[in-house]
Amino acid sequence: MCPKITIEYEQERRCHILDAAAWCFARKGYQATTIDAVAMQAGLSKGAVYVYFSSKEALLLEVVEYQQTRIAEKLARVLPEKGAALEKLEAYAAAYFSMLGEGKAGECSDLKVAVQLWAELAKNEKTVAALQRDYSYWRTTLAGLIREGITQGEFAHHLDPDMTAMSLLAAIDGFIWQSLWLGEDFNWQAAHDALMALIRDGLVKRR
Amino acid sequence: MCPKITIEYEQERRCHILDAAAWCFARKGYQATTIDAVAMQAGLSKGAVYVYFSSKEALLLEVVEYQQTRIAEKLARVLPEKGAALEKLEAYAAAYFSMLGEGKAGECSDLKVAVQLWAELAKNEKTVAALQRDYSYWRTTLAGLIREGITQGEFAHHLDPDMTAMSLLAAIDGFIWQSLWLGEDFNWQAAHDALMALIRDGLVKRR
Amino acid sequence: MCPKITIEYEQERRCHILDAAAWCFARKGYQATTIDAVAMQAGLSKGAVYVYFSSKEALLLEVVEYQQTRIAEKLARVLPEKGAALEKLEAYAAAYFSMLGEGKAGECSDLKVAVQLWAELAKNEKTVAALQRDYSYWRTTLAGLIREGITQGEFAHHLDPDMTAMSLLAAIDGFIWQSLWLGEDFNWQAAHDALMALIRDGLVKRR
Amino acid sequence: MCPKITIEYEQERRCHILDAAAWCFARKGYQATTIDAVAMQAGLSKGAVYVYFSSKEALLLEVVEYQQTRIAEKLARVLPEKGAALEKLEAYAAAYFSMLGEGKAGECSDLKVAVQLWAELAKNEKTVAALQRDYSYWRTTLAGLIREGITQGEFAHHLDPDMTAMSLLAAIDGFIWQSLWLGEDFNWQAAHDALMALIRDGLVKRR
DNA sequence: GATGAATGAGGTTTCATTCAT
DNA sequence: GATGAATGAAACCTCATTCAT
Repeated sequence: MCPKITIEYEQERRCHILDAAAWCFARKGYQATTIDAVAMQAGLSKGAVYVYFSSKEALLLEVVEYQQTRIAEKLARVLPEKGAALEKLEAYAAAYFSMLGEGKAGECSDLKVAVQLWAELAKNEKTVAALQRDYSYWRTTLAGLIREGITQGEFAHHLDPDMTAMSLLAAIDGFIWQSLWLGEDFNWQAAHDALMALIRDGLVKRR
Repeated sequence: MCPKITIEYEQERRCHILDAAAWCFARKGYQATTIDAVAMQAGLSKGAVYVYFSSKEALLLEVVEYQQTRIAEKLARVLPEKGAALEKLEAYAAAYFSMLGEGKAGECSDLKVAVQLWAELAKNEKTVAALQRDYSYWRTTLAGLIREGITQGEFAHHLDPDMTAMSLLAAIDGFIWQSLWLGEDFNWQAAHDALMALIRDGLVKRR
Repeated sequence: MCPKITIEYEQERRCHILDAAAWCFARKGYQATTIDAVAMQAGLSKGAVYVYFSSKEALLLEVVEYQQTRIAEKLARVLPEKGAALEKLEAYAAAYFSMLGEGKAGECSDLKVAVQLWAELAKNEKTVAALQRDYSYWRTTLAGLIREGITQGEFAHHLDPDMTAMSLLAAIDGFIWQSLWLGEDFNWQAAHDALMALIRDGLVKRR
Repeated sequence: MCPKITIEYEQERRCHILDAAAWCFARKGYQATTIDAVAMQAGLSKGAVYVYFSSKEALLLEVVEYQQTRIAEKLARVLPEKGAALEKLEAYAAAYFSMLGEGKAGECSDLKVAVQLWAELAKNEKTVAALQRDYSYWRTTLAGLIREGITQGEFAHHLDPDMTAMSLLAAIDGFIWQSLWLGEDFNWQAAHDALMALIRDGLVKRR
């Protein structure tokens, strides 16, 4: 009586399409990606996409969420550590930059996918909310680390933990854009080193 | 016998349309902006836009150039100074952040317009080249300042001037995005302060 | 699971649209025919036309090919004969003129459709090539017949078979135009008779 | 009180524009020719064309009339002769074919201009009327010649003078098309010779 | 008369979405 | 569930025509 497809099967299908969509969005952007292209990339027909997603916009929303979840999971695996705040921060940064640099120069890693969609997301209430939530999560996490460092006398007490965390996130986002424009000329390792050097000790020479 | 319009009038018209286009692009993005919308914003008919610009893409290219020129002009007026490298850098940053924060919270300043177009520009060879040139200019300028500071013993000699300059530019670009998403919640003054504090002395407490 | 349409069905659809397009082109010409008009004539929506033909020009190309094929098929059925060259030529001509005259006076037979498109085709490299091939085929066929007649002592030996063939084809094309302009006043039977009389014996009275 | 431009000047202006229009129409066809192109070819502004012609269609109509007049004038100068009907006919044909072949292979002589417009003209009541009148004139003229030849016992009496005239006109029109398609490969002299040979004695060998 | 900026209707083409099979 | 033919709303762009100068 019930040839109902299992939930696992459905989930698998959805993820399959989401991967295809992410791949397309990253390469062409949201607007220039056609449902046909997503279907073809997924090896399905146009109609099949609509079985799992009600509209192109819904697909975008889920792609964003899916990417955020995957990135958070990847990082979560790396970070839980003990020790000095600076060491934790460095571990975080190392993980993050390693993720960013992992694809080949021209390739589109998960994070780059996300960036390609920002302009689109900024126009949509729902996606802006999702981005705000995501940003809020990372800001809180980083700010917590910084606050911990200040409390322990490791970091300068004049720092504003929240805005400092925002500054770090901003720098990373900016690097992602730079990597998109400069292509092969962008050196993630150098970017990582320069940012960490700056963060650790600042510009001004210590006496 | 000769109602041939003056070149000044034509330039004025072009700028008028460019302003309208920038306004639309900033709000809706390039793809979602229709020529009709630009024309309406400029108080003209669709056809009139095509008298001055040969295509939608040509309009985009000129908007980008126009914005870059205006921003560069604004900054050029502020910066030529003498004194310590840090002071110069601070002057630059102050000018830049002031420009960024000047529009009302929800408004679209020139820079925000530019950011809205990044995703589009990243897909177009010509615009990528324009962006690279622009980036190159700012990187060179900032890196020069940093190098000067190092030479004069003011900045730490272990810094890589170029990549450090890139980090600063990245942070600013990242802030612009944050301001788009967070809207009124984003505080440019706080961002400015936090970034400068971070840059000056870094995270690690000085003994 | 598989509503994939059969190839036969697709061919039928294509022909259906080609017929509609030929009908429109014949009446209005290529330029003045809108895709909407073709779609309406075919009882479809504008979009459906683009499912089968990639552009208006592609549609034109296929219409021409389709018409040429149909005409050639019609004639091929009539002509293979034995006997005197003049008889063969007369059979050809009879078949051709009968085709030309078959539609009602105001109607557009296949050939008239083709003529309507000539001015358009003359501007397009690909279609010019197609026309040249078509012309070449008929010239070769007719010239062969004439050469045969000369060899057998039936036709005058001072004739240039190729150019004489071209003259006959020219006369027929010219008649097609005349029929378009003169409408009901044009009498295909009379045209046929006059041309054959002229061809057979020329103007000059035989002694 | 009267800076009114002389009628001569106006006529000159009109002809100047008509020449420019004919040139454009011949090269691009009516539909693909823009008023701008005509104006540019005439060295005037778009608006100036509208001073002398009320619309693009009016321009077309006058171009056709202008061409017809010029062709008729050219021929009228050549033909008034005395002598045998065949000689007169040959004189006519020689003049006509010489006109047709005069431009360089790729060039557009007056007649070719006209042909380019036929498809357009066939759709317009007024122009169809003009064409019918023109055709009627030539048919009458030629038919008169043929009738004269018959009466004088020079031409075969079984010929239908009117339809025979139509056949000759048709052949010439057909040659014009052939020359458009075949370009440099078309040989007007050979066409002339072949047609005259055919007309004179027909295909069938005389004993 | 002459100019050319401005208009806006209309054409081709794309593509998200629907639905019969 | 899956398919892809069909739809039709828009989008970009062209160009005949008008009209203030």
